[in-house]
Amino acid sequence: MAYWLMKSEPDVFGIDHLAARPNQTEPWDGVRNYQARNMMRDEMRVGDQVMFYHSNTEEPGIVGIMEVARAAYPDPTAFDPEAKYYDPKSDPDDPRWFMVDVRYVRHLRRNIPLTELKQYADGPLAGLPLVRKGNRLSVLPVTPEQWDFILGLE
DNA sequence: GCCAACGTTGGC
DNA sequence: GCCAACGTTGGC
Repeated sequence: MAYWLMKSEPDVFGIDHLAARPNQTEPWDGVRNYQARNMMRDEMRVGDQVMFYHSNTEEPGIVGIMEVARAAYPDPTAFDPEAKYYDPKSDPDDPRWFMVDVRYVRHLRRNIPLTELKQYADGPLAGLPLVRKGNRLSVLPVTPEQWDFILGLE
């Protein structure tokens, strides 16, 4: 089993939205970055654990845990001209964009803000893309050691 | 709202 | 294949 972190803007879709969904499960659609797609499509497995990160908000940080509920399948919003993430170059016969389904596991007992995580950028969290300046990747791998360390901050 | 960092596009 | 222009992300 592998560990991941995925970002979302809580004003658009936050962890409380996920927890309120039927089966507490939701397709993680709209990823339009090749590196993020490749990880979802090629590496994510059902049961993988994922940290839910709130970006573009008052206090960005990790707020909870979810898990992969369904492995990668084509993202239908890419085919829908009405959808925000429509991509006319994604051919239904050869889809360009993929998504996984995620299921809510739990909130953290407290949110762990990015500012706090950055304190360990040269130590236990060295190599975690999240704490590197200018990182924009919305799906990123977390090592077991990083995972345990972060949850130890909870 | 600003802007640095980064990814993508498209002309050449 | 290069790289300038552009659009987006996301912290602050």
